[in-house]
Amino acid sequence: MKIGPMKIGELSRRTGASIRSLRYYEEQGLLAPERLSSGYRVYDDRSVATVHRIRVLLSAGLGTSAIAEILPNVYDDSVVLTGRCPELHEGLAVERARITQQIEDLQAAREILDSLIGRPLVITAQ
Amino acid sequence: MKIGPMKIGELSRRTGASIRSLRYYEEQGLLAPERLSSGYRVYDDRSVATVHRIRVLLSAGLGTSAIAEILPNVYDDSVVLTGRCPELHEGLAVERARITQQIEDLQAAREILDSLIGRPLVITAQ
DNA sequence: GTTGACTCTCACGTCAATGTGAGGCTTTAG
DNA sequence: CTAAAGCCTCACATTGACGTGAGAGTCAAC
Repeated sequence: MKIGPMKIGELSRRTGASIRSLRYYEEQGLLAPERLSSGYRVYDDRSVATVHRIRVLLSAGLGTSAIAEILPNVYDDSVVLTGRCPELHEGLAVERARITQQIEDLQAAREILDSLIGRPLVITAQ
Repeated sequence: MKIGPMKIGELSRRTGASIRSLRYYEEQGLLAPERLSSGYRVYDDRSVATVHRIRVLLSAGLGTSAIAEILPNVYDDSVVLTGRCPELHEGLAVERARITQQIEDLQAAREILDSLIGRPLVITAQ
C-alpha cells in the first residue's frame, strides 16, 4: 500500500473543500499544484494549510482576487513578511476595516435576535 | 409646501436603501405599504425603522424569508414579543448560532490580516 | 484485462440581492 | 397647460463561489 502523491480527492477530504472548489481556487490563482504526466493535480502538505486559510478568508468576505494578493505573502502560520509593500498594506487595511465593520453589524443583528429570544444580552462568545 | 404622504423616493432617501431594494423587500413580504389610487406606494414612519432592521439583518447574512418570520414579531426597537412560539424560537437560535460562528470566523480572518500587517493583535473593536 | 473508482476539461445552472432599461402613467412646479 | 420629475410594472443582467453533468482519459485491484 504505497502512499503516492496527494491528488485532488485526498486534499478535498483533508480540507473539507469540494473538488470543484479546489479547481476553482486554482483557476483564481490561489493554488498551483504540480501535474502528473496524466494531467492529474498533485498537492504537497502545505496545500492543506493554504486551503484552510483560503476558506477562512473567503468566509470573511474577501474575494478571490484579494486573497490572491495576500496568500503569496503567507509562508507558514502567522508570519509577517509584508515588508514594505505599501500598496498591499493599504489594501489589507481596507479589508481589515471591512471585517471590523462586519463584526459590528453582526453584533447588532445578534442583539436584535436576542431581543426576540429574550436571552441575556452581551454574551461575548457562544 | 404640503408634506403629503411618504412615497418610495423619500423612504429611499431616509433609509439609504435603493428604490429597487424597497420594492424587493415588499415583494418578499417584508414591507406592506398602502397604495394611493394611482398605485403609488405610501409608507408610514415605522417603515423607516423597519427598513433599518431589514438592512441590519440582511447584512448579517439572514435571508429575506428568515427576516419575514422575524419582522412581524418586532413592533418597536428591542421589544420581546416571541412569547411561546417554539418553532420561531428554534429558528432564531439557529440564526444566532450562525452569526456567532460568523463573528468568530471574521475574527480569525482579521488575525490573519493582522499577522501580515504587523499590527498588535487582539484589539477588540476598531 | 476488465471493472470501478478517480481524475480531467468544458460549460451551463444556481442563488440572492440588486442594477438597469423599456414603456407608460401621475404628480408637481411654473 | 406643459414639462420635468417621480412612480408604476415587467423582465432581463449582474456578481461570486460554487453545483452538476457530459464525455473521456487514468489508475488500482483482482
